[in-house]
Amino acid sequence: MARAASTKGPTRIQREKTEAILEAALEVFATYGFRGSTLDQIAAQSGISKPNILYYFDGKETIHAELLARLLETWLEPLEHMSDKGDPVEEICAYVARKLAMSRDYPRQSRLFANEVLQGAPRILDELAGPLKALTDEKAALIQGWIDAGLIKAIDPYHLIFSIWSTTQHYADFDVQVRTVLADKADDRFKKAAAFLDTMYRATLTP
Amino acid sequence: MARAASTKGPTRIQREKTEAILEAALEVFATYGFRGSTLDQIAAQSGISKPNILYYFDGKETIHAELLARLLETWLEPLEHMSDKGDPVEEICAYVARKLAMSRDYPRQSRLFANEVLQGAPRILDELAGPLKALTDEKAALIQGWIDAGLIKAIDPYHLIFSIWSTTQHYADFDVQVRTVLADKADDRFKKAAAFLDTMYRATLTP
DNA sequence: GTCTATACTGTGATAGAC
DNA sequence: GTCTATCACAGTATAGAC
Repeated sequence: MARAASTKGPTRIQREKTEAILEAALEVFATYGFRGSTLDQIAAQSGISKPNILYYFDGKETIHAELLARLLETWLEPLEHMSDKGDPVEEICAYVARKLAMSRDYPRQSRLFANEVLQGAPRILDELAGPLKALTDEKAALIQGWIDAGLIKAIDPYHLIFSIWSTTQHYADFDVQVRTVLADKADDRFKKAAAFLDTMYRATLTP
Repeated sequence: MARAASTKGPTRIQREKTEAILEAALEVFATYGFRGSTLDQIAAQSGISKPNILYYFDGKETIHAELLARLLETWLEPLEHMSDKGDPVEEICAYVARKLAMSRDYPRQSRLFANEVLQGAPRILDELAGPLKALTDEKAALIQGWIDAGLIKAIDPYHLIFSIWSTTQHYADFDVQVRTVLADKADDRFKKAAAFLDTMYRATLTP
């Protein structure tokens, strides 16, 4: 099989085709979810024939799994960067800004994740219960420490994190709605959102 | 056709079957989205045979449309209730509480809506551009009036509304994730969420 | 009026021949 | 690598039983 690399590693063609397939699959899966997506769509989107896609990947499920695996690598990164080194309010606001930037720059990844969780997370539940929960617990404890030290106001750390996830991802997942409601004022929505969220979280956190 | 009611209106059986189909369809569509759902699933979920379902509804699309129409009736109601009669901060916090209660009591409706918007809102875009935008514009103007009168802090009314939508709906749409992360602490998540959101929006709005 | 049986048609995923 | 066959299943239509 093609993906079982020889000692020389994957060829240029293998890499290019694999990436093209994953790129197209991200587009399709992010829009229609796993069950609503078809290999035909991925074939049309990528310009690679359906049998040829199956030459590189074992099947629809495998492509989806590969996308989710890559997603989670980068998905947790912004939260991981929140550290106990700097000022608490600045650390949290910087996290908000990074997360919002991800919604702006990688909206398809956000929708892929949203589709998966919305549909019950059948193919990603282990990742939520493992790495995601562990990281959230760790950062919630960090926030609780700041509260105990009187550095930020006393709020529930978990629900603070949930609110950051929801408010920032909203601009990717519900982009159609946001743009429709804002209409002609939609162009600078990410700039306006950044300003609003910064204001809100500073007001919420500053003691 | 069955749904063209006679002068006596729909029979008891017609009403019961129609409701049973819609109830099952809500469950299925909310979980898998439109394209990911099948009539077979709705048939299995409702215990009504596929041909019998098609006796009551013209097709898959018609069932979905009926659900969306019913959804939008109740979906905008909490925001409509926000009025200029009471104290601004209380009005907005009451809206947040009502919206969160809807996520708790009608999570499937929230997911149905989320699936539709996430996938580009192809069957609901007119409703977003029409009634939803009109209502949002109206309430944003109301909030702006409060700001101009110095009754609440100066924030962007639209992005305030977006944040309320996202934070409250998060508890329905991402329920699996919320419960997984909270694990054994998940039972009182709506109570804790209500307290957190009330705190956050009071801090954000109170001048 | 209500419901079932059955069949038709298109499409999707996959396997194997070339 | 491509092309074609296969097999399952989805959505729909119709005939007719109750």
